[in-house]
Amino acid sequence: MVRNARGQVSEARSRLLTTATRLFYAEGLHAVGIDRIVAEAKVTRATLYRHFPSKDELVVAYLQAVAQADREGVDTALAAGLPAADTLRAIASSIAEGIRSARFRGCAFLNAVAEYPDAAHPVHQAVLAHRAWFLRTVTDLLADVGDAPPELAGRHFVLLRDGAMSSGCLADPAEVCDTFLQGVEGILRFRLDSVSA
Amino acid sequence: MVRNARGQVSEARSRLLTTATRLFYAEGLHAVGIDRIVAEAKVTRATLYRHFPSKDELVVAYLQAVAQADREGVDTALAAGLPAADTLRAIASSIAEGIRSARFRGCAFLNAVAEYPDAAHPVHQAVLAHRAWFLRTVTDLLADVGDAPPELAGRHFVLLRDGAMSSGCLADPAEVCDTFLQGVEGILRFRLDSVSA
DNA sequence: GAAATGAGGTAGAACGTTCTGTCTTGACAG
DNA sequence: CTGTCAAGACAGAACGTTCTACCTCATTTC
Repeated sequence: MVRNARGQVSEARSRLLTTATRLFYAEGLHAVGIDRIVAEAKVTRATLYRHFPSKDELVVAYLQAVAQADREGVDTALAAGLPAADTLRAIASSIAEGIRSARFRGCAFLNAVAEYPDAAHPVHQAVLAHRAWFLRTVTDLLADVGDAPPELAGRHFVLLRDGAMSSGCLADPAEVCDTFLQGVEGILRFRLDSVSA
Repeated sequence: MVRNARGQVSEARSRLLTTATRLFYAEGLHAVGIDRIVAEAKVTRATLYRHFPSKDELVVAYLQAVAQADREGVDTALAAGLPAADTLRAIASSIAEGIRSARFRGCAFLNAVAEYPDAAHPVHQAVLAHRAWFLRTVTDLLADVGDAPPELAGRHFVLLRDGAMSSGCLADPAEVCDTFLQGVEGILRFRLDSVSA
């Protein structure tokens, strides 16, 4: 959270980012223009450009805000100190909950990449960074589930996650979640059943 | 393939659609403007609007062209007359091949939905139609693999497909393909191993 | 065979709107 | 005084769509 010289969070900036986050996620990055964000956040263009030098940087800030929320969610699950398998179940459950929520519109990161396919673009880079964190986190947890190497399982988990996130608003969310959670359970069971006693 | 009154394929229209397909897929729907398509297809705007009444319709035509290619690929696999499990493996293999190809840029349909999230929009509708076909096709094949009901397996297959297609250019394609194909193999094996002898 | 017709295309301009980013002036709070 | 914000205008570019005048070619009609 950016603070000004006096340690306060700028109210206007906060409102801008919240509004942009909502609109970008609901309607798309290119589909929402600066005018719209400014009007709905009730700030001026000067204020917007004071805080975000360009639209691209606002988009990156949006993705970083979503990433931060994701990381906090996972940190909460980790802090519960459950066994790794249960932590993974909690993470998966949280993903499923998001899919079933009323405002679900897919994965902000996958959606962003669809609109910014150039790998060198800062938006695309922000997505890659967040995904690297997620894969690593999941893989580390899976290392504590069974004793096989965790890399394939980690990728498998992420594959299921990506599939569920990308299709959750293109099919019945309940079915997508069910399929996803069963897939995760299959991964966990497979690893636990393969444990060398 | 649209033909004119004399049964000939309009060269300009064909060039337009091919160019639009390439650009839209590589760079995004909103990111590529009419000017760009016209310039690269070497036709005029009047020609473009003669054949496609609006940009939206050009986008829909692009998606339908991709859908047609997908369907032909699956029809080819079906026509080989292999057992259902092998047909599914062939379909999965073909998907993996696409992911590993140089021009891979994700799933045209998932990408399109990211840019057109309004479910009532014709673009979004074209995506839903194609996906319904794919789910049905895969589910029908899975009905011939083992004797359990095929719906969950069908959704699982599609989930893996979606995950692989959406992440294939965000990670190492070879690893994504490997994970995907192993996931598919897991589905098939699970169904065959569950067969009541 | 010549003329007419229809389909499809070109060149290029114009239209109205929207886009992103910049700037000036003034007000307010601490 | 400093920092932040508002109001509003501006610039220039880009966007998607429409239009005019003319051309070529193949087919049809007389």
